[in-house]
Amino acid sequence: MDEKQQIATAVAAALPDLSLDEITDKIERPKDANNGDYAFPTFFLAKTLHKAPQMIAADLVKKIDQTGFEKVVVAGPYINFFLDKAQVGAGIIKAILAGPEGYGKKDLGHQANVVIDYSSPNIAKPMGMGHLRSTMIGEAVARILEKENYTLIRVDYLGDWGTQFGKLMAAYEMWGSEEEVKKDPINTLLKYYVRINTEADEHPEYTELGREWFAKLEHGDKEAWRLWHWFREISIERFQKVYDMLDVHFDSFHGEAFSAQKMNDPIQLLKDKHLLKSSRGAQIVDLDAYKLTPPLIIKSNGTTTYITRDLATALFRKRMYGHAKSLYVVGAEQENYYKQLKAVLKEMGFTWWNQLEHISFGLMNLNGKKMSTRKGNVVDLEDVLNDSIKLARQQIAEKNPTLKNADEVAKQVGVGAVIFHDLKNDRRNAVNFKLEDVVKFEGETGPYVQYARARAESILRKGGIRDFSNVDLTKIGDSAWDILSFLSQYSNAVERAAVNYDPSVVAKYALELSKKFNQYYAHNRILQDDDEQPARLALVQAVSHILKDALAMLDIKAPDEM
RNA sequence: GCACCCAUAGCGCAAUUGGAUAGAGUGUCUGACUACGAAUCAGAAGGUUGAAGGUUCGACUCCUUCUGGGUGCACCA
Repeated sequence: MDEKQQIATAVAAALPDLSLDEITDKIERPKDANNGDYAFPTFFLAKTLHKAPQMIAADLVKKIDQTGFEKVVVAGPYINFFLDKAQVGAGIIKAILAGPEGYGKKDLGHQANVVIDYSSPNIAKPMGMGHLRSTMIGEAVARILEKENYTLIRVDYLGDWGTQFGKLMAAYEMWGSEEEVKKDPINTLLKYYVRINTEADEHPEYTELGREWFAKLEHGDKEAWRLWHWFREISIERFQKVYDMLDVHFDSFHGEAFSAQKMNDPIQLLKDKHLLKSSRGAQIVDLDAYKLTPPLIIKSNGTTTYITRDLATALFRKRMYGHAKSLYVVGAEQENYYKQLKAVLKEMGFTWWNQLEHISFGLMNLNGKKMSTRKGNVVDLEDVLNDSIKLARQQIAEKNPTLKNADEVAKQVGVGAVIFHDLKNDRRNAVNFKLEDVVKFEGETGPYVQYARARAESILRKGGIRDFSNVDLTKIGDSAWDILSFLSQYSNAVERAAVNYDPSVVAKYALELSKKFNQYYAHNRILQDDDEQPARLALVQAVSHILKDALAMLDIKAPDEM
């Protein structure tokens, strides 16, 4: 039985006026272990019982059946419960060893389909550090939801449509050459793009030219289409390289261009429902009722905007996947936009409008300024990953020169450090990019977690036992309780991460567990040849399982040696 | 101008969503490798939780106002 339920039942027997749920709701975990494993505060009873909380607690504790607990004590207005460490601890280890993958799972999803839209880079531009956020938050959320038994459909909604490509084409037509592009595709295209944006300040006609080229694309102009295909292809090739490094894989690369072919549906529907209004030559939807500014559906020159395509995308995804949720992992600067999108869908009469959720995250800044591809101040993601891998390789050469697959491990550690750094804090926080922080391997980092697990694996190799089914796990000893108690909270952490779409909860959990394990390791001789050794090794095995599982949810590898 | 978000140790962040003495990391200083991996551990110092009110038995957390910062506000996505 769940320990919290055990306590709730014990309290309920002494408080017949309250329901089990009401009591369960009040039970909390004290921050300080000296106050027990669980606590029941009595403040809320003071009014109805007309007694001081301290008195209530003192009376109540006498009525509570203490069998099954180490002790139940009064501490002022709280009743503190201390669990039977040997029994409960043994149960936790046993449960983990019986099924490491299943441990921590609450099955919130029941296999329901969830579409998750993340990464979504624009073609013809390199992936900068900024893209790491959407990519890794999206991938981690996907993995966390999979742990909770949702069925994920990963979509890379490529930015492969819009006036920006008109601009790029205009720039290519003016200054570009095929040979130059072939030599270094992305960077060359970026160069054209930056140039036309820079010069557009002095030559406003360039902007107009870009719009014209986009109009050509929308109307099926042959040259426009040829360029579009070409740019898109060389871009995806390059993205794939980064995705492989990060071990991120999509089910679909349907981008805006794909949706652009399906825009008639939402436009027709908007017309049928009389939701389109003319304004300054354009067609808009009035969202005054939602206190939102009106989104522009059709521009004055007849072309569409991103929201028109997003509406088509939303309709397509609902029809195609029958999703229970449709998640968009996009930066906080588009919060207002997603409110508009949902509001328009609601106006259109779709009851599932609320299945769309914007998983917003804070921007990544560079030296306090916003990263901008147009202005050319971006940090290339691939460069950062390679830097980090190189540093990890150096560390291995210093600390573990005989390591067999050193290059592979360096990759796992280097990339792991970058990913962990991106995920460890609340996703809503803005982050200022600092290379020395990103590639740090000490303290609250990915390598810290990986290292803790590598040490655990090292001990397990030396310990020689891998089958713990006949081990008396109750002989674990009280010094392990801090870890065990924390292991029992794994499912709560996973649930919180899933409900809030927040990978940092898992990252924090992995850090905390690593810390507790490192402390245990420093103060207990695990391989001491005594009766308790097998139980200690079982604990180490359990910790190793959970660390690996948590890292996997964050899309970080767990090398056995490093 | 309007809307949304943020403000916690020198720095970057936590605080189980309203509970007990606000915690780790990093940086600074100090100690620990001839017993399981020092990418580690242990210790010291570091706080009026931006300000002022309010709600509550109880506020970093909720409400109001103010200050400082960020983002968004129609033909970019």
